[in-house]
Amino acid sequence: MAGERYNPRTTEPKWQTTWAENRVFSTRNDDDRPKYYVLEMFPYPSGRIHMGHVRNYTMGDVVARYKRAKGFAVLHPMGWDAFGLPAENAAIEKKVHPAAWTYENIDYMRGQLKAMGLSLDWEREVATCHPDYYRHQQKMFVDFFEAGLAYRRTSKVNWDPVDMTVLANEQVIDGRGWRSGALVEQKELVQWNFRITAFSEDLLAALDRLDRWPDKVRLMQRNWIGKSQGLEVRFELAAPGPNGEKTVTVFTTRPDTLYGASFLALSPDHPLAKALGEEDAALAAFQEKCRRMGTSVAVLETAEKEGYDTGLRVKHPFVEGKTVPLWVANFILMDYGTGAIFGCPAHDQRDLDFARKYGLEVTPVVLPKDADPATFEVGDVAFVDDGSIFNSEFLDGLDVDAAFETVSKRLETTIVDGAPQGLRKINFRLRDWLISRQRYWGCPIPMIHCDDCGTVPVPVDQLPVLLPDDASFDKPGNPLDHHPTWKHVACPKCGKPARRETDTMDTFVDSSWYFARFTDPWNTAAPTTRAVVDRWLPVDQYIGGIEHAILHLLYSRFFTRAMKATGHVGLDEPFAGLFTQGMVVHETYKGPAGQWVSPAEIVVEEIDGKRVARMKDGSGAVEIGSIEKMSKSKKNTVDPSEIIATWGADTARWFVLSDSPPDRDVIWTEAGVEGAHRFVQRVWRLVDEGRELLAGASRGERSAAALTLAKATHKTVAAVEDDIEKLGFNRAVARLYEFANAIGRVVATPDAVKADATLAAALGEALDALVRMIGPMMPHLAEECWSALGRSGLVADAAWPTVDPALVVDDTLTLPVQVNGKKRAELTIARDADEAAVRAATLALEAVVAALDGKTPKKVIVVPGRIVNVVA
RNA sequence: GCCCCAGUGGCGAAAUGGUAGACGCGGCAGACUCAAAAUCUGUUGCCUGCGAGGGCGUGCUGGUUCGAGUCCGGCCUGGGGCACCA
Repeated sequence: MAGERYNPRTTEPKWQTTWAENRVFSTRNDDDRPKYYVLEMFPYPSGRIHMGHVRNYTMGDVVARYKRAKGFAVLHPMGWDAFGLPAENAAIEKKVHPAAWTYENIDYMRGQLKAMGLSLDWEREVATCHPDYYRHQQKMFVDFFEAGLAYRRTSKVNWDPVDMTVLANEQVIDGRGWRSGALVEQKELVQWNFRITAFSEDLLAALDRLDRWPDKVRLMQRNWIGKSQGLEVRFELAAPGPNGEKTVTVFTTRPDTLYGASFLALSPDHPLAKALGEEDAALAAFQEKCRRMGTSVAVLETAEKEGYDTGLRVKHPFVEGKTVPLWVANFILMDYGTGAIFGCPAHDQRDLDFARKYGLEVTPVVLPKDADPATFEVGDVAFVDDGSIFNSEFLDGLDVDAAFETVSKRLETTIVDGAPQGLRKINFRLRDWLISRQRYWGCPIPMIHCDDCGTVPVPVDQLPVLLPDDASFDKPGNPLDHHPTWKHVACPKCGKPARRETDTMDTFVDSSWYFARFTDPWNTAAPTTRAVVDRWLPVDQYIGGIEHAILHLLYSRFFTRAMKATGHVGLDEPFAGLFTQGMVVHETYKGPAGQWVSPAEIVVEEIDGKRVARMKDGSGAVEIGSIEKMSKSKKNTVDPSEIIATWGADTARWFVLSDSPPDRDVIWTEAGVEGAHRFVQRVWRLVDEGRELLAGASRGERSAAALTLAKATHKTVAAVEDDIEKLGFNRAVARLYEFANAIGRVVATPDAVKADATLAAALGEALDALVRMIGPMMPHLAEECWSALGRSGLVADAAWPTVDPALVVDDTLTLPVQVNGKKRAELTIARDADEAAVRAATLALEAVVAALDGKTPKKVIVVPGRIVNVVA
């Protein structure tokens, strides 16, 4: 058998079958070893897995298999985030039913994942589009409704007036519907929301305790929740508004700059703005224009700042007789604060841009340190930092914080129109979670609207509310709404004819509790089984894309709290450890007709040193676009099945682990896959050749060569262990390359091994450790090697190698020696040498003497075990 | 526009404030071979020098420090998120 190449095509399916037949990765809920829950973000069943999945699931699998080897009861499940827009698009474009399309995709992708050799417990698989899953979600919706955590309110949507449908933000391109090309309008609908803001303070405070989350994610969430302390200020209108309004309330975090106020601005949706619009055709036209921008904040805030002067004026709270104009402006959001602001152009960039455009006054009131009040001016850059207040009468000389206090106190005690003019307020940027979607392929919201009884939950014994199979997708609008019979039901309270809610839930709801469902997916009576879910949760290591840093993770944190409030779990935080992998990015390509085309459809050539692309089918030139995250919509994806078919899963796994640091983006390129495969073959060869040399092995006083190899083994195990614990897979891979090189040097001298029984023993130990260490990364190869070494059982069940601490430290170490911060020499000295000895040895070095050139060193800095720096 | 992150050889990258470039890919040279593939060995940041060596170098710029890729300020470029893509 010796000398044969390792053949993944036959070996990988063999071990996958062995694992499955022996249910090696089936996790028992009554396993009483310490638990470890590893979870990767489950995929949307788009049709095929992509390299991002390969990267994500390989990382999770390394952790899962490593923790198994460390003796934990590991839970490592997989499922499908199966509701969503693409299925409905497929229904419209390809005339396939969303369910058929989705389940077909799931079957195909399950096969792809199985070919990767992941240590997943497939017995726990769930699909969120299956009634066995969503019935429990409906139950929880009802529980949330009854707990006051779900409610209806009016919100705006992107409305396509031609397709008569609500558009997602990504379906609005340059203000037009992606299919119809019609100008998108804002439309107000009464929709369901989850009261995430009930937990604003707690979601913020608890971030401090998530110490195994990346700082950047916690910071992003902190900013998203956006707690700010400010003041609501009621400005008096100089003359009453159309409905007798006497004041306008603004929220500000900078009351200290009130003397710099040069205008007030209302959101186009502000009640006063709406009232004014009814009497002023020009204002109404302006508001209409704002409504055509769609609902996306990114679009609103990047749009040219525009405003409309209502002609009304408001009184300055402190300056007797001074009034400022009241504008309506397109960049004021109705959802934040009170939907109205006062503009202080000198100290806010947006206000400044607006003021410059419309020629409004710019009065600086905060003076930068060291600036001269007589000459300080604000040009095109607002001054937003701390300073001392000036131009502000009773506030002059105060710093920003003190002025905030002084203004607040004064306005709190000033009575305007029967109420205090100022009110301190803690404001959150976080808004309630709008979950209503006017779509078919989602979890039906289990509510019934009755003319007499109002909005009534579907009784629990009537759940699930199933989606009708016979929906039609060729008509505009929501298929559930225009289905001939589905929505007509009897009111559960009074029995009279009533209507089902036809909205379905945001798919983020589906993914906000799947981690809990995995703990006992067999429970048909309830979403969770408390004893089980409370044992497994929180997820010890959650791994997924950074693109989910805010929404998915924040929604899941909310949902867990809401589940706790309704008795479904016993904890607040679902994910104790979080790792956000970088994305797999790829060039994008646009075909001759301007359409996105996939890398598989094109050929890239180098002509005169320039990369040029064209369509494979000869239909024309292809424009090479920017490198972007792989996405279905941009078609810049690569099919991993091809890689696996050619090189094997272990090669693909090894490649995605070794290529880049896991939290950084990786640009997919096929270069390097061959290198990974060479290492697969190299490991096999080392084991294959090495095992022939182990016959005479015996332990005892190690020869020098044996000691060198043994030290390499134990140092490598210690380092790889440390790297995997920190998810530094690329470093672990580098260590294993070095280790393989060390083993290779020994295997290359078979006569020396045969003549040295302790070296043979060290070689045996090294090969054993190598196989155990590659087990989590290249599990099929590891099993084959394990078997070739004559070991019984599976390496998947074997323990992680133990480290002998005595073999990890060396007796001597080599310190770099710097003179004035520049490296001039090296000093090799006993590990336990004290500082005086190191200093003496350093100053005796020839290179140091030469560099000092007779001068006496000012000081010698000795950092134990690290460096010596001689300062001359 | 706002929030967050990243930038190091030809390429992917490594480096608790302590020898910048470990490890891999690619390249070059050599060994083995009739030859090729595979494999193995050596070499490979830039400039300079016959050489020992010396100088420069982590996007740009300024600072803190005995010492900065790492910390701080200001920029540039690229990426992620912005609430209906998932």
